Amino acid sequence: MKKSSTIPADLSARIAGEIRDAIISGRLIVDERLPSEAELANQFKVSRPTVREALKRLAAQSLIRTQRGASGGAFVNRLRFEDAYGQMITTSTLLLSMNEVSFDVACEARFAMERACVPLATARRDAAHLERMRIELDRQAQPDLTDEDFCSSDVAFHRALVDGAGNPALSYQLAGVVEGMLPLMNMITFTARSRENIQQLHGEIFDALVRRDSDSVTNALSELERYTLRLGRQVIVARNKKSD
Amino acid sequence: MKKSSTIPADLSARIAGEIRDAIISGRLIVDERLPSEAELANQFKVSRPTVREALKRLAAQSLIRTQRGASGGAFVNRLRFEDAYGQMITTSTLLLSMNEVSFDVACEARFAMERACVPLATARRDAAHLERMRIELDRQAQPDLTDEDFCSSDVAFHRALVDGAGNPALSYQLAGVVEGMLPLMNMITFTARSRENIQQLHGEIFDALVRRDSDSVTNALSELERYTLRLGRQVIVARNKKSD
DNA sequence: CGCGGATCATTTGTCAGACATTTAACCGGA
DNA sequence: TCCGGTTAAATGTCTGACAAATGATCCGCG
Repeated sequence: MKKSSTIPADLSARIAGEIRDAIISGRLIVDERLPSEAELANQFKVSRPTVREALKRLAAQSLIRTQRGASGGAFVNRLRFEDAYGQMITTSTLLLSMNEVSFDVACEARFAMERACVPLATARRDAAHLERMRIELDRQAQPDLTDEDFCSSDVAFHRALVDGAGNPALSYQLAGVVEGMLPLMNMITFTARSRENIQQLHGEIFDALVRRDSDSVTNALSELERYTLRLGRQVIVARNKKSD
Repeated sequence: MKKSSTIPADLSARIAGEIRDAIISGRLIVDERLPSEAELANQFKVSRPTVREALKRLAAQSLIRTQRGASGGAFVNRLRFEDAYGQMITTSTLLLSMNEVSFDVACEARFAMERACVPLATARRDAAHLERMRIELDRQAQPDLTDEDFCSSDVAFHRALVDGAGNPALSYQLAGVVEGMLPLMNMITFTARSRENIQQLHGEIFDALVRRDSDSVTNALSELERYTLRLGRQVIVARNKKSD
């Protein structure tokens, strides 16, 4: 546990860092109440606004929650997966949309991780997962579905597949991929894609999952990866042509 | 893109949310300068400290950076993988250490994701990756290595394996697993583990990677998973006995 | 005319104090 | 005993001010 010794010129950043370290190292335990803002200001020899800025930084990371009123204050937050999902998705989306990650790289990462869920999902998927997937298959078959709705159904379908693995840590990790990357990939490919192709592959995945046939699910996913990759490249080529 | 319509009683949280939405939706582009704090305070009809709290929230997520002086201000940050690593690791660590994630679940998730990197790593690993792994293998063979150093070498070894896949998006996702979960798992098992066993499996992984033998790497990883799982359960049983 | 240094304006960082709002706990009366 | 008002503590917000950093500007000198 090294301390962050990197000249943090900012007082509020430094204070936030110290409290964060205390939480991570376990010196502050879950649901423990931090000293009041006034006390913290005294302890750190800074003003209350500075302390507040530090606390807001921690609140933005869901490390603490605050409560008003008597016996209120800042409490160490028990971090839940749901809290972390939002941040995960935001970060993944931004990384993809403004970093120099190519479509190919994102596609490869997404399907590699999705395939990692397959063996567990085939073993553990229950009726509820299959039902969720069936509902989305039906939605995707409706011809008057908007592109946006088709995309969100796509997300829900893959989400169900991932959740079928029955491992919350895996679901958390995949949240960034499925709900961050997948929508962006859809935004790129939706002009060129064939819903029929995608539906058919989704159908294969579903059927194989029903049969608990791990290899077939993996193959269908790989097929979907190849198709998505082809679409992405096609769109990018078209763009380059237009910009000539 | 729905707006967050969930009664965020907090002014600074609401303002941070609005700016965040603007960044994610692309209305604010990378390196664009936000209005000064005073202007933002006017626009949102709040005071400057409130605006500052909102900006600190965004800074905590690396969405903006600030600069002092004339022509300074808050700028939309180009999110880099390195910036996101830290948060990813913090979050993974906390999720594991204070949430109700069992050792088994964490172990399963970690190895599932690590195996997902294997096909790519066997295809793309270069001399530098192998060299990094060889160095760590040598370190791990030193009998006078402290437990802490052995653990950090373990992390570096698996890190090299993951990076061998040559996919930054995958490396980013795995950072949370390898640098967050692995150390915690080591903290649990280090009392019971046999370095010889681990070294041997690491050796198998390395050799198979040299031969570009994907299946053997996967098998060795699965073997390591079984061993780790056994250790974890053993430690937990021992704990329960002691607490009787 | 060119250039270097002093000055200035702008912007974030920090502080002090005040008031508003929320909430739990306390206390007194029916 | 229970109910309701009062009170105190804590966060949320505002005002105003000064410090510090930093780029731009201007002036004087060679």
